Amino acid sequence: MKIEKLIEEKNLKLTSARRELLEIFFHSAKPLSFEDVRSRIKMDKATFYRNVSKFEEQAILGSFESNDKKRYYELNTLPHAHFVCKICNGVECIKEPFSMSLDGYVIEDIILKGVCKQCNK
Amino acid sequence: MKIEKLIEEKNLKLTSARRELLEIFFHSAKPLSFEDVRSRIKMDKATFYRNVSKFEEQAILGSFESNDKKRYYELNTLPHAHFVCKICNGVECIKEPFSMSLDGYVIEDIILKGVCKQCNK
DNA sequence: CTCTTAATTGCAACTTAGTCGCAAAAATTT
DNA sequence: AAATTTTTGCGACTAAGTTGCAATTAAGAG
Repeated sequence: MKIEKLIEEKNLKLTSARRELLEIFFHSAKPLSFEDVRSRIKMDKATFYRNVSKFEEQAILGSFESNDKKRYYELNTLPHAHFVCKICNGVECIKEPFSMSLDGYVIEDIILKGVCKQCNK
Repeated sequence: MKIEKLIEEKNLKLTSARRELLEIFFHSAKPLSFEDVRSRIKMDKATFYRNVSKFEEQAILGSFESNDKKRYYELNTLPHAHFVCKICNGVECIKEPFSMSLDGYVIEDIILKGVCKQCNK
């Protein structure tokens, strides 16, 4: 299965915490915070944060800080922008690819802030 | 002077804390966190946060959360993007105007994350 | 399969940005 | 100048995230 292979490739040990975490990220369409994960499975926050940091070091996950003082994590797939709603604090992935460049800078992520579709009605 | 006029217009009371705060924001080229302001003047954090919130309500200031868990504030001028460096955590304003739109969404701010000019050398 | 070793987990204590209640101080109204 | 209202500053508090440490678990060697 892909989780086992991924962990193997990165020379990490496969623990149940890691399997559960990756399982969740593989099945989520949005970036998730600790709270989001916590609402799905029981996991100590130290375990969560230590594992997601390790996954980030290994480029399995990426993350960004949202508007609500929480950090959101997701699988490192193709580069794409994120939208953060200032009303509901919801976080979404924007599928349409972005192109933006700036001399001398490396742009790795784009976060758009404003009002999402739902809250705009 | 413009600070007095601005405060007047927004029906706020002009206190020395507010004058000092606005003075700093008027002379800064970058968004500032409480720590940044604190390094320039002595001010209680409750006073800082209560005033910047009030200024935000009155659309005098705008703010965003950076990568370092700190919130950065700046005068509400023309819409422009911000760049946040993941190496030095520096925050900069991008002068070039952006144009990006997304059906059904209101985009109010754009934050680019990556590596800044300095750290890229 | 069992032993050994090294990594991981879970808990509690801690850190840090930001918030809140309240009494003292400063502004504005009368 | 007195009365009323708002703001300030302090300390206590909150919530996300980090760290130290003892107990547990994974994985390789025999």
